[in-house]
Amino acid sequence: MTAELHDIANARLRTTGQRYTTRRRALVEVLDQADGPLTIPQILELDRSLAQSSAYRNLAVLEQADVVHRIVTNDDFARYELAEDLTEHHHHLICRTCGSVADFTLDPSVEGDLDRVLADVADAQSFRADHHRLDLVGTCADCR
Amino acid sequence: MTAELHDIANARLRTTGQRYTTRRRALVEVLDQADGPLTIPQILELDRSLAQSSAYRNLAVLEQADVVHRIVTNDDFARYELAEDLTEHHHHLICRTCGSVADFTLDPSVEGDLDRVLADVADAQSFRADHHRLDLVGTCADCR
DNA sequence: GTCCGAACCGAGAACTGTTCTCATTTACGT
DNA sequence: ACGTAAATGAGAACAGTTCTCGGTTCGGAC
Repeated sequence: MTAELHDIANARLRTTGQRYTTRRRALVEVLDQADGPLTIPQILELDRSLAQSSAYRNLAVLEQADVVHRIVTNDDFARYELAEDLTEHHHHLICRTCGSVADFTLDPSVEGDLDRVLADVADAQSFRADHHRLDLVGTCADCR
Repeated sequence: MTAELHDIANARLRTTGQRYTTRRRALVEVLDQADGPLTIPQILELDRSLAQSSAYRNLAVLEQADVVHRIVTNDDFARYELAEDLTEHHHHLICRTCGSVADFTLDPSVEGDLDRVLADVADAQSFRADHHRLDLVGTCADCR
């Protein structure tokens, strides 16, 4: 399961002429173990062997290879998570107080309905839709 | 209609002990005329009389008074739009190529369904939901 | 195995969107 | 009008992110 993840990451990097190095593997590992997107400070704390500048660079490389996905909230830091096709389609609970971001999923039938409606919207506006993004903004359990 | 908008903006600023000045009114005016959230450079270009530092400050003030809403995408600049209760509930088409953001609305019945499902999710996670945010990410008509 | 070139690495400098400072101006309340 | 508190704008400061560059590591060729 995790081995497969690394195989895919490796393959995707190779196609762009880049290597799946120890540092990059470490990043993927940290993100795989998290239950929500992480900021750079969080990542660096979870794996003290990572250098900040390299983490930024490698996450950019991994993003370009479609292994990780970068999201940006109103928080100070950007956040990184594994690409959706390496995990599963999900959405985010965003806490306005502490900035934390947690994952949640929706019933597949609801997702299906949503996709259909959004496809119509995109069509009507000559917009080529790639994916949708649904966030729930409020206050997390810890901050209530 | 627009007069009412200014009245509301005025009232909301007063309650926080602040004035609805010419500059702040100008910001609201620019945002009201736009058909999507605007970046600071866009705002400054639409009204050359505005100073950058004041625009940032005043938009922050207006945001605190719930007159404008700040959104942040993967683009370099944050974007500002009027608060939803001053316009209407809507979502965003985000172009990954040029970064532009346009508004779109969903059928009320779909919105209702969505709200209901999301309320359940929030409940299950002890999350106090404030509002939801739905973006469609892809390529706009101009960039296709 | 070892050589070579290309990719990678980390520390710190540089960059850039945003916020802060402060001297000046404006505007409200009396 | 007048005094005081808030607002303004130019530029400095700040902070997250990106870039630079000398040194290191990796992978293929022989």
